[in-house]
Parts: sequence; structure tokens; C-alpha cells
Amino acid sequence: MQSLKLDSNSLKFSLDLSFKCGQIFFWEKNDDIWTGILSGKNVCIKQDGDTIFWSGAEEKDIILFLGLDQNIPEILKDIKSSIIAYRKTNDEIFDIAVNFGSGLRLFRQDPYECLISFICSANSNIPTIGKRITLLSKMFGLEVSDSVFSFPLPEILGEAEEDEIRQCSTGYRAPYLKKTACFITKNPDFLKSIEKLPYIEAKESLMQLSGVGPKVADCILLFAYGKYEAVPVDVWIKKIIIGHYSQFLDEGKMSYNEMGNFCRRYFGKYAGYAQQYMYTARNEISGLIKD
DNA sequence: CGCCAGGCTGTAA
DNA sequence: TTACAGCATGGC
Repeated sequence: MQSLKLDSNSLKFSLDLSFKCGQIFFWEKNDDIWTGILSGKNVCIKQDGDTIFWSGAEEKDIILFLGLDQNIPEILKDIKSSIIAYRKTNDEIFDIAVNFGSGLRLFRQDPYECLISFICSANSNIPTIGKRITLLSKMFGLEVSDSVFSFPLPEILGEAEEDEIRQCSTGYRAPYLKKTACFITKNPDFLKSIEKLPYIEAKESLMQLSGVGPKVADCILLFAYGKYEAVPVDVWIKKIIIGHYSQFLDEGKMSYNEMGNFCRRYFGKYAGYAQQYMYTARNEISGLIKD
């Protein structure tokens, strides 16, 4: 295994927390080792204190995937100064979230895998989403090594029968998966073209895909494209906004876009990062805010 | 049994 | 433009 020492900006990095925070689903942990596939190769990653060990990839790709180049102290400083500028005080709930989520890092995952994963996420929960992805990979993935299956390729998923996709516990999401896989097969450069678009246009573009609404689009933009102004508002974040930030929002201005716009004004250009700290600490926060 | 979970699509006003 | 029924699955 290769290894690298975390630098001073990354000393609190937590591989476990980052994998488990609901941003990625197609990796598994066995005996302290996370295994998955990057660029078609089996990759193992583990953390021991301030050292990351891995195999199956080049160092620069591991650093990019895990987001180890991101300067977290700088990002948090930016968010906190934006909060101060907005409300003239600190935000005790956000501080609690950052404390709880210490070591959190937004990965840079493959856009296609992120897209399919979050179509599966609709109206569901994290363990169930993971099971769906695993079932899909076993049914439609390529066996890259002994009983290790790749993420299902678009050309295979697009040709699959809707019933087969339903057998992977995907329910009513099955036709969305098939349609979107077909679209990606016919438009192989589509996901690449999203990169250079500004946030609003990138989001509108993604929302043309079947099964992709505003929330799923924001997840893809944040978790795969590193567009930190994307703020996925799920039921937990909505609860937190209503319970802790409603003083800053007009009654009746609780639409998806209004909540996201508020977060961007309040947290600044890294609002999506702030959102992920809040989401990660959702259980701790929910007991501290209005119901 | 009912309620909820990283919501979206289609329809109606 | 917004409102809302319907939708599959699994955990509690």
C-alpha cells in the first residue's frame, strides 16, 4: 500500500465520517478498509491517524477524490465571516454542526455514478439507497475481479428491462433510471459539458434528465462537480431552516429555491459545504431547534 | 398497523 | 406559477 501524511490543513480529516455522511453510496468498509472502484480499478483506502494508506490509484487521484486539496480552515473561515456579516452574531447551531462534523470532506465522485445514485435516493434513506446501488451493480455491473462488480454502465442499464431494474428494490424509480441511462448513452459528452456551466445553467441542464429534480441536481453539482453554491434541501435541511432560520425568511417564502437562496446569502459561496455539516449533524441539531 | 426517509412526475388550477 | 396525489421500498 502507498501512503501519505495529512498536512496541517487536513489533520482532522475523517475518512469514515466522509464516507458515511450521505454523499456517496458505492463504497464498502471491511476491516477498517474502504473498497471501491476508481477509473475502472479496484481501490482500497484506509486511515490510521494522520496517515492515509491506499492501493490501486495514483496519489494525485486519491487526493482529488477525497478532496484532500481543499483548505477546510479557509472554507470554514469564509462561511463564518459570511454568517457574521449577515446576522452580526455567530451561529451556535452551525458551530455545533462543525464541531460534530469535524473531519468531514466533500469528495469528488464520478458524475455518472453520482447521478444514478441520487436518482435512487428519492424519498428514501441512506441504508436503502446503498442496498439499491449494490443490487444494481450485481445485476448490471461488469465483474472487474472475483465477485467485485463495477457500477452499472449506462449502455447496459439503458438496455435493461424495467422489471429487472425494479428487482433491485428501485420501485417507481426504475423507469427514471432506464431513461436517464439511455440519455447518457446517446449523449456521452453531456455530463462533461456540465462542468463548465455556471451553477444555474448546470442545474437546469441536469433537471432535464428523468428522475432529476432540484434536490437531486444540487446533490450531483455539490458531490460530483464541486459546485459549492449548490445547497441540497432535503427534509432534514428543510426542518433545520424552518426551526432555526425562519426569522430570516418571509412566511410563504419556503419554496425550494427560496431556501437555497437564503442559504447562499447566509453561508456565502461555500453554502453547500455548510449544508453538509448541518446534514451530517442533523440528529444532534434536531433536538436543539423548534419542532 | 402507520409514519418516515438526501423527491420526482404528472395533472390540475 | 404553485399545489398535490401517487408512487415502491424498508426500518422502526
